[in-house]
Amino acid sequence: MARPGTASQVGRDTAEASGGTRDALIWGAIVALQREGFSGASARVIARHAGCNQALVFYHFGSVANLLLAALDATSSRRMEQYASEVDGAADLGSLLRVARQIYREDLDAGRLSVLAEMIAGSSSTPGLGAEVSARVEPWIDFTEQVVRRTIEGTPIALVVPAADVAFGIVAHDLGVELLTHLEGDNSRAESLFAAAERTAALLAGLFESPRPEAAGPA
Amino acid sequence: MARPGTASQVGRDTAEASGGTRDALIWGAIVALQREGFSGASARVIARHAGCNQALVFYHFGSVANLLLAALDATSSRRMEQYASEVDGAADLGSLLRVARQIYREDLDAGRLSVLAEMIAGSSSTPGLGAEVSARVEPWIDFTEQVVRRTIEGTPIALVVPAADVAFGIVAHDLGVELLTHLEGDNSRAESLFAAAERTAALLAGLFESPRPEAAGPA
DNA sequence: GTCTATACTTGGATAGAC
DNA sequence: GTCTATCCAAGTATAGAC
Repeated sequence: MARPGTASQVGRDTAEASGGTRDALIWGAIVALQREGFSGASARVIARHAGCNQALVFYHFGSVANLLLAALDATSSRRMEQYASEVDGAADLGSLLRVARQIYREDLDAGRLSVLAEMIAGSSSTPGLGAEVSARVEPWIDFTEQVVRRTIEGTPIALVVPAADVAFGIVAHDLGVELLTHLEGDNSRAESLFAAAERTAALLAGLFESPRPEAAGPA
Repeated sequence: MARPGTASQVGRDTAEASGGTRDALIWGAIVALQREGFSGASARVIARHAGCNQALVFYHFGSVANLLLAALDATSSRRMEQYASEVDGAADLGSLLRVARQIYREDLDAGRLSVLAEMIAGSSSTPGLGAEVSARVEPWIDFTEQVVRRTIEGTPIALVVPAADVAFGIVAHDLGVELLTHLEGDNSRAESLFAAAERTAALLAGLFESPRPEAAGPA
């Protein structure tokens, strides 16, 4: 799990000697969201994870909500471009799903999914936070829509299935999977689900053959 | 939206004269979860919605968490049997999706999805609550699995797609849709999604023809 | 920039009058 | 069973020393 803005350094719970308190607080907010959930991510808890004082949350970010949004931004920024390049290598549905599974594993390990899910779920309670979180989720839905559109274009699927709906459904699905697996403490269901999706994709690839030369192969 | 255990009576925020304080508290908890979210559903807020005193939460339920679980139970109980009978009338994938859309609308109106989503999301913060909520979600996944299994059995789909994975995916999907629509305050995406699913089902029904006489028709 | 100390608010939970 | 009153813990946020 890479520390936002600095080099990766696991097992470190104190503020950097280099004075990167701001980064340490963002890091602490991410850990707090993962381990204690949204309503457990208080200024005191975050500061303890960051190894600094509670008052610095307000000095650097003005409010806890702002810090949490900064944490959400930190997990998202530069991530979408990374996705774009990884996804570019996947021409058909089968290889796209293999990339998706790999991305899912990486994001799960890095706790990015936890952060996003907790922020979405917690937005109900803090007034005004919902709109901010929504604005940060929207680009992901749009990005997914572009990937979907590029993947199904030229196939009969594109004639019946609107890419916008599929994209919204995929993001909703991943969000729900994260919440349910966290709830049950069992990652195997998500893995099983990906495996089933890849098998199904292989079947579909045989039926809706794309005009592209490459055919989808099973995992 | 039917009041649990009593006759429906909208716009009523005071406790029943009949002494149904316990029911009023459960009702208040449901409203609080919908309107203020998990972390906003405090004993004081719930009691205000129920029109009674805050101390009665602890007299009747021992703790706020217990009351919230009771509220979750109230929205679930007798609901699955109702589902079962409604779903029984749907033989193929197309009509099943129409039933699913109808059920989704009813549950959305009644706030059942909000309650479930908030409880799942909020379980991260309160220790021990996760297991209780998980135990209450499990039956829904099992129920969905049975419906899926019954729908796809005898078709080629059953050979590649495990019903357990599909069921988990459907529940996760619905959960995510609820959270995202609540976040964006826009119900149209879910409706659009259902419409797209029904069109796709019609397409699939033409390809994987079931041994049953009835064919799926578009909505 | 970072700390201590503190004011203020809200929430969970209990005791005891009625 | 229901209320008032209260204790205690935890949270946000600010003031001011260093």
